[in-house]
Amino acid sequence: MPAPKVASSGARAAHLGPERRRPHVLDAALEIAVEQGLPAVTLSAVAGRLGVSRPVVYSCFADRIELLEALLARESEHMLAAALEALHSAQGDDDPEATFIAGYRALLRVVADRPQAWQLVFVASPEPAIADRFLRARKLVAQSAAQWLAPALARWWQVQDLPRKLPVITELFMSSCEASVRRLLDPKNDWSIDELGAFFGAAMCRAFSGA
Amino acid sequence: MPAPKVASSGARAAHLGPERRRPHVLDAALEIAVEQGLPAVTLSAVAGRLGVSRPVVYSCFADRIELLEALLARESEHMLAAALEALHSAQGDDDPEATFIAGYRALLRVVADRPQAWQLVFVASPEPAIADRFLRARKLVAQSAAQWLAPALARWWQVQDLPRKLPVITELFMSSCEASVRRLLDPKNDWSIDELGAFFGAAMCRAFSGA
DNA sequence: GGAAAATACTACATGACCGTAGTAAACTGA
DNA sequence: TCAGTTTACTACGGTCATGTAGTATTTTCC
Repeated sequence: MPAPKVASSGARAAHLGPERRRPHVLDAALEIAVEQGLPAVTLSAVAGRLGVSRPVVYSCFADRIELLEALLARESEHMLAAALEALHSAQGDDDPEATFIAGYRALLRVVADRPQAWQLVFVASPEPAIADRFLRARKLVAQSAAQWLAPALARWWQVQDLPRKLPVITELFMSSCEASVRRLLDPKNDWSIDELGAFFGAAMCRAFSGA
Repeated sequence: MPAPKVASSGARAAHLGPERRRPHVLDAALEIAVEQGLPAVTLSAVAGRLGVSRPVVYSCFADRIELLEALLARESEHMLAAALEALHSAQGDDDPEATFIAGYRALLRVVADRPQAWQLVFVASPEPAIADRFLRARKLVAQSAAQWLAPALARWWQVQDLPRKLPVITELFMSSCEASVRRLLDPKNDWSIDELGAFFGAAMCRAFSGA
């Protein structure tokens, strides 16, 4: 797919039609969101970046809210699938620490592959109109994490009163994931993915081992 | 100070003058920011909530950016002072776990006292114009945390290569604090401050003990 | 009580974004 | 080649927030 380059000079944009244009619109919206924040994702800005007039964008999405929802849906689905696969790849081992380390490493590799999506979803939403969508996306990730954590906690450390503790533990786990992601994406970071994964995996394994 | 109630009905607002009005403006701005997000903090909205016309707000702050900067400055200063005092109160003990637990409990008490300020600063900023101010505020808190962590890590656990690890450890620590705060402010939370403090203190103490 | 100063209000001009016509260009198939 | 369809562009009106003048009111101080 030879990136239908923007007709930045006078000429008309290619005749793609809504169906084929939609993914490009979402790409442009994501770029803007990451570079300048969600409020900057206006239809004008998206159209401008695509080298297209606003009505073209309107033919793809009814309004700004629909565009943002579609963007969030696409990115969070991709994220969730990748993260689940990452967690999955870390299963089946009987050494808790090794499993945790493998999990964090897999997570960080996924993030490194598509950092923009993570920046989008891990940033709390400013837009009231879609704030609940963001929270829902985050909740979905947390649920998958909880489903992965629960058996581990019960099996390795015989954690008591799991139903009550699980939400708190999950919150802490999610936060540690965010910390590792923030660290990885920090321009000043000089740790490799493997180093970061080893550090966070070992630390959180210890943290959970006495819960 | 008998809360100069808004003249919500026809009458004119009290003659306070810019100096005395400013704090009320910031209060209103904070409420709006917490309830509806930062983008909703427009001068119109603030003026409306105060029962005052927009030029009055302009007499207090030159423009919207100045208002937001002042708000962030006020809240983050208050936060930092309270958090430092909380950390301070947890010092002097020789038992690491007890110290960590006391620290988290003190933090959570501070948060419970003034939850709005925390919601403001712990939410990543959408506004590019003041995004760096938010990051700076967060950095300041992180620096104080690091200064508190460094001696603890060296003294209790003889952590090696501290200069390189400290940023990563601080990130993880900050995230765990955020997790505890989120948990405390979650409407579905049914843990007391002491319970949450004990859980997070013990867990993170274990996490750091092998760093 | 009355003039001067401080303060707040109404009204206006500007600019950004939104969403929707109506028009021009490009592709399609006979 | 030439209609018919699909697609994109230009242009408009509406709404909301900004920032600034000019005017009216309240307070202060003599």
